[in-house]
Amino acid sequence: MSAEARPWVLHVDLDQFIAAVEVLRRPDLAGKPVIVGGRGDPTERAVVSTASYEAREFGVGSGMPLRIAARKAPDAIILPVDAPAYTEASEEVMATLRSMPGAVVQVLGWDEAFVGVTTDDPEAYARDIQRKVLERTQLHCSVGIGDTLVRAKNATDFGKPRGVFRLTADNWLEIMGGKPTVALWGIGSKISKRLAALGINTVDDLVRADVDALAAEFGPKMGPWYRQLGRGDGTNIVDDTPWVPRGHGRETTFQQNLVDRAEIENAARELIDQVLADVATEGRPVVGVGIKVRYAPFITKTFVHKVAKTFDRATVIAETMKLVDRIEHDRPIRLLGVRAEMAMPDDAREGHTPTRSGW
DNA sequence: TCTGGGGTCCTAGGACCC
DNA sequence: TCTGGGGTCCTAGGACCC
Repeated sequence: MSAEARPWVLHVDLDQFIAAVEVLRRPDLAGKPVIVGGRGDPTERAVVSTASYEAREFGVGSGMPLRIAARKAPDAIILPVDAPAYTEASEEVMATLRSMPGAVVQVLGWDEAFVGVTTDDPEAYARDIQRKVLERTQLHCSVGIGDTLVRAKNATDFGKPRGVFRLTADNWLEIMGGKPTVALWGIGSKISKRLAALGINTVDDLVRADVDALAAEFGPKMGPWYRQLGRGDGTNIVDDTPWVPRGHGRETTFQQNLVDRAEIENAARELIDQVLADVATEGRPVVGVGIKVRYAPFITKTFVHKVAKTFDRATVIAETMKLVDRIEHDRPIRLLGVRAEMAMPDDAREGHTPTRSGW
């Protein structure tokens, strides 16, 4: 039977992307447990960026402290993060996607993108994408097919690795209904716990939830938004408008917590100079600067302090030290960050640039 | 067992104005 | 003497994602 051509959303997600790029450079690592994270030193404070499937068998996963990962997989090869290499590989993948006939490509990160296309056979198109990407980059990917961005994104999980899976209004609840709300893209651990407190545990529960109750708990925008996520509804428009960064920041977790005031000031100075240099390349005016401090032992709470409208080095350093002094005396500092907000071009301010709420 | 670094967006509440 | 109600702008904080 032949279907009508209609618009589809495909979500393309590279399989174990970072580890796969490393294996391409070092074919001897193929089939071995490979972990990429930090500077590749498991004695340092760092987390796993990506683990190969072989390493995952040992229970190693993204976001896990490198130290723990090394203990779980003692024979794993641990490599440092090499961002430029992944950027290069990513650009090759995205160029491949853009070369597909009729494709509109919206990049979500190093290793994933939405592809919008009108076709009568989205599975065949997805297989074409997988073949082309493998041909040009030697990388494998999984593809989720959906009638909305949200459904396509969620579909990919069921296709991994190297597979294709379709989620539409027809099978969404059948497949997703029994899953916990945290499985949804946009609902994390905090929100899922607050939902559970309202008696909402599964996607089915969320779909049936009272929208006013959700609005009362999460606000007029996010409450209804969460229920919409539960249904998998939303836009099916893939937006290839080039991304305009809203800001740029740098942060460092210190290997040893800092207590000494002069050391803290030096660290702040370094971060500020880095951000200054980064932003200079960008060539857009800075309209605000923020500082972030995280205290030891591990205070999840971070203090973000908006300090200035312009990026004046002396002011930012002075404000950083004021912030450091303000909170609690002699508290060791684990993390320091500086972030600059940049002026948006006029057309972006007028809403021609993608936003998350545009889903 | 000890939790990175880079981002974006939303909300509550205070300040200020009329 | 007792002080409304609405609007806008800004900041701090929290949540999410890869």
